[in-house]
Amino acid sequence: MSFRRALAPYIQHPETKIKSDLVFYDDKVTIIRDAFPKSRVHYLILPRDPSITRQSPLTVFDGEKGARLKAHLAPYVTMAKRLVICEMYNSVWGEAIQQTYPPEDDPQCKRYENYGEAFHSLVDEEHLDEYVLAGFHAVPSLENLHIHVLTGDFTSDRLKNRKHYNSFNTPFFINFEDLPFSPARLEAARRNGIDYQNAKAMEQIVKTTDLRCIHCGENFRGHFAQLMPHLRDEYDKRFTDAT
Amino acid sequence: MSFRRALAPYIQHPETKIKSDLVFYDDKVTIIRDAFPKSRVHYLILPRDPSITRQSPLTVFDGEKGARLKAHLAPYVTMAKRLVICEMYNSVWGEAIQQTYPPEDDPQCKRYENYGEAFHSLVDEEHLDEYVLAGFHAVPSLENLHIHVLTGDFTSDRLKNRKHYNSFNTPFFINFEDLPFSPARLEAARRNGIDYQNAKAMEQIVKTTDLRCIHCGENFRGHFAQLMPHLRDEYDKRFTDAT
DNA sequence: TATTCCGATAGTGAC
DNA sequence: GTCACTATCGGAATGAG
Ligand SMILES: Nc1ncnc2c1ncn2[C@@H]1O[C@H](COP(=O)(O)O)[C@@H](O)[C@H]1O
Ligand SMILES: Nc1ncnc2c1ncn2[C@@H]1O[C@H](COP(=O)(O)O)[C@@H](O)[C@H]1O
Ligand SMILES: [Zn+2]
Ligand SMILES: [Zn+2]
Repeated sequence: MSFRRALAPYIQHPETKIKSDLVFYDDKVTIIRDAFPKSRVHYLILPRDPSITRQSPLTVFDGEKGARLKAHLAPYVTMAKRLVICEMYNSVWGEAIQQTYPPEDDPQCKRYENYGEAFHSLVDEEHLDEYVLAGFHAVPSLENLHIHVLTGDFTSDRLKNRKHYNSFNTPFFINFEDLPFSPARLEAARRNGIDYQNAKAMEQIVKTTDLRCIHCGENFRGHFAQLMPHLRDEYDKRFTDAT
Repeated sequence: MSFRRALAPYIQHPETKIKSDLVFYDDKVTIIRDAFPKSRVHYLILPRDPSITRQSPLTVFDGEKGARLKAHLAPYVTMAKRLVICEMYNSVWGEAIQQTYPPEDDPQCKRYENYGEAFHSLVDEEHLDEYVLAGFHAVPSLENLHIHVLTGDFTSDRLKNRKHYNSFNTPFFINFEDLPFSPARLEAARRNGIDYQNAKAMEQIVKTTDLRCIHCGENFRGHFAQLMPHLRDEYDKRFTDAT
């Protein structure tokens, strides 16, 4: 089987998969941990419907059918983001507070809003909601439609090259919320030199765009090996030193 | 002592240098074998006059004084080219004819024109005169003025990267005959995107110009490792297989 | 722009 | 300029009965 179908088993037979990889599944989606996480927490949401799993993220939300699909998926995106925030919360403040999230009796974060002041004040203070990304790669390599949901630290040792970083921090990354792209939106992007219809060109963006720290804007150009420790510093400054 | 002055001993004390490096010297010039030859035969002509050895090839032939200098050097360039042709001749056809050039009683090739029909017919047939280059690097790294005189095969194992090759096969290489550059010539070059006054820009040319076989025009882009065996094939096709 | 391996290319500092 | 070191870049294979 080609590497491009590596995610297929997760939508076909999620029940057979290892529990540690599997975050959640029902008849509509499977949510897994990315096997090569590019940040501290990195999930993939896989819609299971065979009729949409081979479609492009650029067109799958077009039309009325697409709008319904987006509406159906939105709650899963919300759930995944909440779970990612919880994992982040646990790893940063978990030890101090003797409590892990989500609570055992709410594995899908349905009562997320009621996790209490202690939880939400820290989440709000650190803007964790904006710290979590949810979206698609403009040109996916794995063919089963998947939404990346991940933290914005990019300090994972699986993040190994410029393409990895830029695939989440350039227009190559398309926020779930921004889809579908209207013709006007596509035309505006094209005027900006970004042609979403041109896969080769989108790949060039990821390969050639300067490495720029998303936190402070510092430009590391092609120096990936220098960006990595800097991103760890940024993370420590924000979540380790401060606490 | 800085590496930039590596050639200085050859003009200051040529008599102390190893005989195998030293091709010729008198009170005006020293001619040596390049210590890192970029072709099968590669000489350097070093004018010994201390008042010109630090000058730039781009300006040293300017004015009346420069014209006189060029006229004084021209015979040495001719000699060096003849000696290079002789070495080339020996290595290609020497074994067959039981004779090496220059003859022992003419080490400076003064009677070159009289080397006979056998010699000159082969030299002419193979256009060896055009095969030998004589000129300067636009931005030399070693500070004592030196003229490169070398064969056009570029098959040496000292030729190790793109800059080496391009430094002899782009406008970075300036033929002795073409100097001095008139203001009009400089302006024409500038219109062609080549600014000889801008050292950084000239270095970029050498670093970024596509690797193109000078014999057949094939473009190897950045693939130095593929150009090398091709140049050996070109050499064999012209000088080994044919004979 | 899947990962992994590997080799070629490119940038740096010292001399 | 060379040399040694490191990092970046670039292609090929990846499965299978
Ligand atoms: N076998 C696998 N299981 C889970 N995730 C994977 C696997 N192979 C690759 N991935 C991840 O899937 C994502 C696919 O990327 P893309 O197709 O560019 O959206 C990447 O983030 C990979 O790390
Ligand atoms: N110590 C040396 N003795 C003789 N030739 C040298 C020495 N060091 C470098 N070279 C050659 O001198 C030339 C200087 O190149 P450039 O300054 O670019 O014209 C190159 O071809 C080198 O191979
Ligand atoms: Zn930063
Ligand atoms: Zn060729």
